[in-house]
Amino acid sequence: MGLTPADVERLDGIVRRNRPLHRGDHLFRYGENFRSLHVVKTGSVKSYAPSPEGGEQVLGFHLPGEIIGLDAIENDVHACSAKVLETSAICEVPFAHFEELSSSIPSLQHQMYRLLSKEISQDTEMLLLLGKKSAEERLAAFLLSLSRRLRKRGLSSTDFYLSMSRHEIGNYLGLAVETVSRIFTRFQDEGLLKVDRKHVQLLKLDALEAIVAHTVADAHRHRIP
Amino acid sequence: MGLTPADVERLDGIVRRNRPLHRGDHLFRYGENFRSLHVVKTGSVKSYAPSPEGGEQVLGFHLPGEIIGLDAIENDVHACSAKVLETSAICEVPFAHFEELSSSIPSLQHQMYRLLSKEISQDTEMLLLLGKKSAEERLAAFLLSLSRRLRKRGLSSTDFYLSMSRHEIGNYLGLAVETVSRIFTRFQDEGLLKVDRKHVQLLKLDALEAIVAHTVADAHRHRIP
DNA sequence: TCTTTTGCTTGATCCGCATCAATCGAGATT
DNA sequence: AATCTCGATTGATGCGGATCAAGCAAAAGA
Repeated sequence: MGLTPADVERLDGIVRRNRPLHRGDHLFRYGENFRSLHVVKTGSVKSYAPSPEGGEQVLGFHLPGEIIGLDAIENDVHACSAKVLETSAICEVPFAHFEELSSSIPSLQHQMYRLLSKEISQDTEMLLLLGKKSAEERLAAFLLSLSRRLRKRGLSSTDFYLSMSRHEIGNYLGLAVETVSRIFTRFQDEGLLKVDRKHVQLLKLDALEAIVAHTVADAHRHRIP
Repeated sequence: MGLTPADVERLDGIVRRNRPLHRGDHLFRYGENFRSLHVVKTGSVKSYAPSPEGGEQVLGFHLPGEIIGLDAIENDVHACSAKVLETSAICEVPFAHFEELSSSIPSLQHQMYRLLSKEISQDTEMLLLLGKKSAEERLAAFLLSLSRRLRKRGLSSTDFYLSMSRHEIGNYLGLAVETVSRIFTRFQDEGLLKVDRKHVQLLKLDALEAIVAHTVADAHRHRIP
């Protein structure tokens, strides 16, 4: 990514490789001081914001290669909690060290700006999803998002296990558990995918893409008289 | 913000102050190359992503002091368009220059990281809004957001003009125009605010806050038997 | 001044999804 | 193997907000 081998080595020098975490372990909790960014090496992580009354809002799922904690830089305090969904290897990047390093390596700074910008773009896309899309469109988009992110990491993009529960998916997508379940079966009945418990096989990626692309404008489109 | 007067001067040196823009003028359009960040000095701007079929998704409204274009850093291409809603003064910060500068001024880099992080936090908050909140909660949150942002700039937080149409508000909040209109009248009937065309007066900020705070957990709360 | 246009409001109806309720099935516990 | 527990599924019902359809008032144009 435009870094010299020497730069990579310096970056590598500040990364802390902790022992693997297990299902339910927390990387950090809401309100704790922010010290490090976390990078998923293997496994998966869920981030969520506890609401005062005990409920929680799932903010995202993090797969290998993805970074957690970018929203905490602002106040040096975590605005959400993060817990691992399955046995996972997570690296830690002390942010103060990273900041020093990025000052002296312009291309590292550039990559960090891009990374933060990308996070913003993705959130924006998600806004679109939640603001205007139907339940079917949301679930299709969710599955395709997982698919793409797994593919980027060299994992199967059509055959994978969901490490999160239906409840968590529903919470994330702003849908009731029952709706998530119903749509899984509907998609299966239509031959778009196969699902058995947490195991999912996407059969017709293009059909799922078509469902997502079905914008509001489509729905409003009238036949010319 | 931790910058020395000399630093501020250097930053000031790269800022371009263009002549004022008028309602409907574009800062940039979807697909154009990204060169500069834009800062609203006075007036207001709407950013939106055109959907292929001609519809559009409003992504945000930008008030004085706010920065536009952070999502374009990633690919050097604008992922959305931005047009001014009323006569506005907009400054331009060439990003390449800014990046150089932030390399040599650590506290500027730090501020930039914080700024990007803040944008992420805000988007996250918005996700929560669109994912789980009712129409009333959305409009209340929208009005309070405007209120807070205006106050931060020393403008009236309870008496202001909406530079965007009901249609644009609805699009932004994922609501139909009719719903936006109905809720404005409902809020007025309940004495929470006064609204006349684009002129809004917030009368009971605390009551509006209470509406927003009404989380899912509240709605689900059961009496102990 | 009288139209035309555009944005907003109000009313009536409909539909998607939440909610409520029950059942089922896979692991875990004994 | 029997029971327990918890997540997932399926069905029935109801509500919030979208959609359809007028009406209205303020700018804009003639």
